[in-house]
This record gives sequence, structure tokens and C-alpha cells, in this order.
Amino acid sequence: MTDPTGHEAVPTPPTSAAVARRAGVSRATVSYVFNGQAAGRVGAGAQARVRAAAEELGYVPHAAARSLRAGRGRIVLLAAPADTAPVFGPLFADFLAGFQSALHRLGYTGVLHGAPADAPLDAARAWAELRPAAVLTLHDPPLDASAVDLLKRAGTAAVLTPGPQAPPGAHALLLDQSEAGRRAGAHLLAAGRRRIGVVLPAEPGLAASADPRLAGVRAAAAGHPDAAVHPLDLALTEESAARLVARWPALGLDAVFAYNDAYAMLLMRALQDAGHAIGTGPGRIAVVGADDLLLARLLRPRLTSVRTEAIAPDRLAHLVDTLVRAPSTPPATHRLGTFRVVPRASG
Amino acid sequence: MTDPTGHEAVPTPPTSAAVARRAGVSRATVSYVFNGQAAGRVGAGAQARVRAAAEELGYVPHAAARSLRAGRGRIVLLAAPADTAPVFGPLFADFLAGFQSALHRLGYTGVLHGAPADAPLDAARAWAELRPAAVLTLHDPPLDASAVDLLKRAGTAAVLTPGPQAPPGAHALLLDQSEAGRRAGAHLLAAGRRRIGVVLPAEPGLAASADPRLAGVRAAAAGHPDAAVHPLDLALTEESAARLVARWPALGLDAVFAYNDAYAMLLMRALQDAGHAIGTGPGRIAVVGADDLLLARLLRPRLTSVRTEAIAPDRLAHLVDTLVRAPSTPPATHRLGTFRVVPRASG
DNA sequence: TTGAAAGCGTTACCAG
DNA sequence: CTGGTAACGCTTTCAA
Repeated sequence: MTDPTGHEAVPTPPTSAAVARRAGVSRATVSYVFNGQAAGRVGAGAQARVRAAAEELGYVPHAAARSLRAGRGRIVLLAAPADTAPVFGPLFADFLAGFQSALHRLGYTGVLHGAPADAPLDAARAWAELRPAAVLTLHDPPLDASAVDLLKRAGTAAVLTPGPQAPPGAHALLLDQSEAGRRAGAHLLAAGRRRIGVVLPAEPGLAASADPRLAGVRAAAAGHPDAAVHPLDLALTEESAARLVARWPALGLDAVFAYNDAYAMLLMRALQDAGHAIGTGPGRIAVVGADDLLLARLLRPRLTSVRTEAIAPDRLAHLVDTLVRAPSTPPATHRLGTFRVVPRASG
Repeated sequence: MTDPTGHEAVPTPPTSAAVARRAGVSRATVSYVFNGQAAGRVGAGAQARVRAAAEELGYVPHAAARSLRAGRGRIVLLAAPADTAPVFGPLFADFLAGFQSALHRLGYTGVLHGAPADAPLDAARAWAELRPAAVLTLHDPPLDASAVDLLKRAGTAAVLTPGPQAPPGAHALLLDQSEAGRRAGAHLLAAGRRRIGVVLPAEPGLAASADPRLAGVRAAAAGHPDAAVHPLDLALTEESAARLVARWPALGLDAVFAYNDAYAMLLMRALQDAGHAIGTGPGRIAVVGADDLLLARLLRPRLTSVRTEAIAPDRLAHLVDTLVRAPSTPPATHRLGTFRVVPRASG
């Protein structure tokens, strides 16, 4: 009943040879019919017989055999560890779906692969087994030079890693988180705020975007000698927010960039519960979130938020296609999106 | 520079033959070393030489060639269209990542594939080309009998589609959304509510879970002759919420099950802005959300929410593994999770 | 302990 | 216009 590997036998799928036999033609003819090369080579009658035979047998070409023969895979590997979603925000799933179907339209198969962040070389080896046409990693730390080298030697036409700079041979994907910080910082400074807190989420995996955001706020503040920037540790729990708010009087901050709308909501609620006034006026604490969720508009006061203007998924898919078709394109940096402040009543 | 397909040449990846040549052994020996069959067959010296040669050349086995030879693929195909994320809630990305890495641990490669919902048979054909060991679809409408048949004839050991009932030969995956409705309805009825509104999101793709939720509330109300259930159309915009609230006095509802926490927040805010009191007391409107996000705890009043107790991703992965190893297992229904009301102040 | 060879399903090439 | 043949990279049986 079971074979030595513990698998039961599964009926062998029909092959092109079976179709050929049934249609009374050669395997090459079947191949032509299934690849649109039939015009001018295969007679109409033979074509019809081939299609009928395939239909009856339930024949479907075998992708592995095809790409083995072609020497080139059509897989685009998207490497994203479990904690990518928070980094890219709640819109990541939408982006992923759009990217996936855009790839499909271009004839690629998108494969999402979890990444063991601790061993980039092992991960690269696992990916290389699939002989992907392209590899996109979205996580930190980015692939190192040896991992990129391994992939390229395995025939991967394009390797894209998070920027700002990529290892030799890889293209950089830049979603410059420090820009989010710069925009938020500039907005608050323009509103006259000088003592600015920046939330650093305690949740793991978010440091990769939180740190550059903090750096961005600092960069914005560098132009204002009287401005001070304070990192604030905060976990996504009410207890953590309460602890932070308890320290608030001692901190003496007049503004806070809260990493994203969820942290902003948490902190704003805790500040309000403690009797602090939120908003743009004097004596109020300015609060800025990020992601510009519906949430931001529903809070009271309405939440000022840094919005990510992400590249359209199909544009990214087209970029990948271009790079795959011209593997010798010199590595460059490609922006994944930019940031913009949506000002509302909270700050 | 470019070949006829518009692709530049990419350096050919090293093959096991190249490794064998470099190590001065046969290709069979290389294969043994890379598949753990080396013990008692290949001498220690030869093993070391093979590994060294592979390292130097950057050799990685070719998954397509391997599975072509093995006759059995290791791909688990997860078919999820763009609008799956809303159906499964914001936790879908986490679930996906966990499922993916659990599969990886079991030796499978998880592939996420967008589903052209309009042509299930075309989708099935595209999937069948990958000769997946298993196919899981998460979308509505589920695969029909002919699509399942095609996949099985292509050697797919296990096909899983959303329940409650699956086509012949396919297993059913049940996340019984009507249970969410029943739980919410029972909760509200037990609290004495009798005129219950149920939000039907206007956003496309959510009807698949919203309709059974409504049915669940109706089922719960069936035991109470004096109870009435009203469907309420609502889009995720403030304008839509304002329109709904304007009709509220005419509706005369004393409770609402708001589909999820986001819709609940939107509606609750609009009701409050219009002067309605939210909560459990008499004269107040009871509001129940779903998903039990952090959001629910931060709203005031705190939001009662229906929480999904989802199956652990690795349990689903193990289920898939089991079914793949025993393809003749009679089709059955497998629960993806259950629902539970988390009562708070809003209702 | 190692090597030779067959075969997985597909497609490109070249005779017929 | 059609069909045979070889080759893609790998695993595995069999023989040395």
C-alpha cells in the first residue's frame, strides 16, 4: 500500500507521450500545439486530435520538465520572514497579492518563502535549488555578498535586496524609512515643536524600520539647534503605554512621532486618560502616526499620519521582468515608495 | 547579446557532473553525498572532496530535476486571491508566514498563487503545471468537481477547499463564519437585545464571510420569537457610516454586530457623534465587533469582539503532510478554527 | 567502494 | 508539414 518513503502510490499523470499516442502523432507535434508553434507546422486535423486527446486524458504540461529543458526558471522568489508584515504595514498583504498576480500576467510564478534571518547563506542555498529567475528579499539584514554570489552562480538573473546599498551584483530596493522620520520631524518642527519623542516599538522585527525613522527625525532636527529628540520604548500593550505616560512629566516632551497609527492610538489614549491634551495648539502634545489607516481619521482628535506612497505592485513586477531579461543591467537603486505627511488635528 | 526570447545569456549553473569531475568521482557519488545516502557507500575522503568541490563551484542541487526524477513534487500550493486578506482578517499574513515555515520544516515548498476566481478550471490547469503535492484554496467560490478532478489526475495528492462541503475527492476546510454570527447573536440575545443589526460590508470579497455571519445571527435569533435581525449595508468610509446613522432612529435597533473591529469602530464613532450612547445598559446601543484587535481594547467604551481561535499554522501543515502521505484518506472536513465572544463594555 | 547507464517529461534540431 | 533523436540535471539500480 505504501512505498518505502511512506507515500502511497498516486496515479501517474498523463504525459505528452500519452497524448501523442492517443492522437496518433509524435511527441514533438504535441509540444508544438501546446506552445503556439503549431501554425504552419501542424495540420488542423492533427491539432484538433491533439487537443481532444489532451482534454480526455486531463493532460497538463509539466512545469519542472519544461524549465529543466529550457534551462531557465520562471519563478520569482519573494523572501519575507514572519515579521515582514509589521514592517511593511497592514497593506503588505494587498501589495503581495497585487504583485503576485502582476507576475502571473508576465508569465512568472511568484513564490513566497520564509527567510531564516540568522543564516542568509543557508536561505540562499534553499532558494537557489528552485533556480529562480529573480529573488527579492524584503527583510533585514539584507543578503550578504556571498549569498548574492551563490544565487547568481545558480543562474538567478536578478537579485534585489533592501537598500540603501546592496551587495555587489544585487539591486537595491529602497523604502527609505528615514524619510518617514524626516517628514514627520520637519512637520513637527515647522509647527514649532522642539522636544520631540520618537516611539521605538519593543516588538521584535520592527527595529529595522524604527531605527532609521528615529535617525530621520534626528536629521530633521539637526537644522534646529534648540530641538531635542528622545527615543521612547513602547510595547503594544496598555501597561507599557501607562508606564511611558507616567514618565511623561519628567520628559517634558511637546510632540511625539509614534512609529505607526496603532502605537499612536495606544499612546494617545494613554495620554488622554492621564489628562494630557492632544493637538496642535500651545500646551498640547502633538502626536503623529504613520500608515494613514482609516483609524487615523476616526480617532479624536483626528490623527496626523505619515502616509506611504508605495510603488504600484505591477510596476515592481515589470521592473523584475526587465531585470530578468537583461541580467547584465548594472545594479541600481529602485525606490519602493515615498512618504508624505497627512496633517490632521492631532499634530 | 540577446537570444531569440529576448533574454541575455546567464552563466550556466554548476551541475553535479561538474562537481563530480572536479572531485574526481562519478555523478552517482555526488548524488549520494548530497542525499545522506553516503554512509557505507562513499569513503570519507571522497565525501570531503565532493563537499569541497561543491563549495568551490557554488553547486546547489536542481529542485526541478530532482522532482522530475522522483516523480513527486514537494510544492504545496496555497491559492488565495487578492481579497483573501480581509476575509481572514489582519492576522492572515502572520498565519501565512507560520504556515509557510512549518511546511518548510516538513520539507515542502509553500507557493502562494493568486486565483482568477472567474475561471476555476484555468486556475486549476495553471496550478497543475507545478505538479503540487497539495493544493489549498481559501477563496470562494471553491473549486468545482472538474477542477478537482483535473488536479487529482495531475497527481495532486491532496486538494483542500473551503467548506462546508467540498467537491468529490477534495477535503473541506471549515472556518464556519456562521458560527461567528451565532456567537455574536447568542451573546446579544442573552443580554436582552431583540432588534439586532448586522453590518454587511460593501467592500468586495467580504460577502463570502459576511453572508454566513448574517445567517448565523439569524439562526441564533430563531429561538427568540420576538427577535428581529436587520442587515445593514456599510462601506468603510465616514460618509457611509453617517448615512447609516441618519437612518438609525427609523430602524430602532438596540444592537449591532459590526462584521469586524474596523467597521465597529467606524460605526461606533458615527453613532457617538450623532449623540447615541453605546454600551450594555438600557437605552444604549450594544456594539459587537470581530477579530479582537488591540483596537478593541483601546476604544471607549471598550469593544466587545468575536475572536477567531484559529488552528495553529503548523497543525495545518501537519494535516497537509498527513494527507499527502496517504492520498487515499477519505475526504473529510477539517476545522480551521472556532469563534469566541470576548465581552467588554460596548455590548 | 565506485562507476556506468537508464529514465523522468519536455523541447530544439534536423531529417524525412 | 511531420517525426525521430538528443539533451536538460538528477537519482537509483545494477554491475564491477
